[in-house]
Amino acid sequence: MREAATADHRPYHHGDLRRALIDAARRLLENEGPTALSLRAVAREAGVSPAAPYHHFKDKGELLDAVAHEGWDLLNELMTQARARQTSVRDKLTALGVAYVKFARDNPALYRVMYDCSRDKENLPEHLHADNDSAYCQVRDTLVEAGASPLNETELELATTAAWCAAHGLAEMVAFKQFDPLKVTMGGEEAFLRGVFEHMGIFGHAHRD
Amino acid sequence: MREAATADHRPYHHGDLRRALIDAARRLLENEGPTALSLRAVAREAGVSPAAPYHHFKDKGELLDAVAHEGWDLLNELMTQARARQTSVRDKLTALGVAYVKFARDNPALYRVMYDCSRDKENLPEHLHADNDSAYCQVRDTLVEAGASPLNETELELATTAAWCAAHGLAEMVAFKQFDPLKVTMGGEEAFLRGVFEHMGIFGHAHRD
DNA sequence: AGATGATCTTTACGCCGTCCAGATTCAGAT
DNA sequence: ATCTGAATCTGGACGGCGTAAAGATCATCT
Repeated sequence: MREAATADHRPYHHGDLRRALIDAARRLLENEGPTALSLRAVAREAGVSPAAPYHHFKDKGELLDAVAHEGWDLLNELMTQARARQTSVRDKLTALGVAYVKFARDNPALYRVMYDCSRDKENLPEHLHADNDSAYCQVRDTLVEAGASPLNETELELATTAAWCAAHGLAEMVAFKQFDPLKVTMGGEEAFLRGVFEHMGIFGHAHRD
Repeated sequence: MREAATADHRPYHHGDLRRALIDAARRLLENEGPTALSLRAVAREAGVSPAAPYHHFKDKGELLDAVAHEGWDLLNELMTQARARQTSVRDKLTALGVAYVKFARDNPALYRVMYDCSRDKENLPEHLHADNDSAYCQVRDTLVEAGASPLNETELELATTAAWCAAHGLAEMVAFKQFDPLKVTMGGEEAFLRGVFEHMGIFGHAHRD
């Protein structure tokens, strides 16, 4: 009678419905786009009544928060990998930026949710500044490593913020195809990304020598 | 019997309902926030039945498009003024960037609508690249004026795009208060903005000498 | 076995975007 | 001055949404 979870565990009626709801939401987000992401549709996708999610999330916003959190985790992971693949500090910075933008391009709807969730809050999610392997901290640490100028605390945060803003701006443009013609003109995405980053003088300053 | 329009014209039943709807939408956006911006609420605010807007806009999206268009016009105007107040090319660039970000800070909901409208289209609104006094063209023209390096066409668009992305990224952070603590630490917004822009090396490169 | 509390369903409410059938009002021809 | 046709607005309806409340179901503890 219980076909949902072939897992060995299935602790309650459904078997970790919370997990199933988050997955359903991400599936909908990928396949149908952000406008299709209604709480009812998520419940439907998970094979459960429209009110069931309320036993695991206070409201729709909390479900989206959970989805966003997984988005950040995924982004952190990708940036960690990208950074690890480089040796020079300069390449690490560029790789971080490119990884960030490519994540947004590959998961535009998820990327939007990640920011929309914190939109009406005071700041970005706490874990961004707290967790050590967070995207933000990775950029900051790599900037420290670069350590061109003697950076005090404020100056360091400022540089990180600048990098963050630059990447975010480019990410949105790429994710939502708002400058595609130029990308085509330059004969490819990689060239386009590096070109923009060079002009921003933060992630890729390959033209500085 | 007709109290809506004291104007001399009032061509039809209501007297330019289209205009009234756009104004109502902007009023709601300012006062109640973006979540309160429903088509029904706009009709209510304009004192008209929920179906009336459909005689002036194909659907909700088209109303938002109109609102967005006015947003771009306003932004263009502010940037024109900011640019005109400066003499040196370097100051013009910085002024453009600061004006852009301050617009987003002062009209966060409108700013969001401006981008959301083009979100599911192929590119940014046409007039951004076409109209001569558009924000985009102003940045590009000022970059030409600066003309440090001999820029070919592609390189120029690239630089403009980079500036645009940088400004957009910072604008979102400021509009949605996502880096407020740092702003406070630096003792004010102006210092914060200029600080970030300096690091981005596009709008304000005052540290280059 | 029976009680307890967590989990899920059913039902319901008000709001949403949108469509449709009429009522109203305007512009122009007669 | 009146008729006609088109543009504009109203009222009501439909399905979908987020969410709350009440009842049914089921795992666990005693």
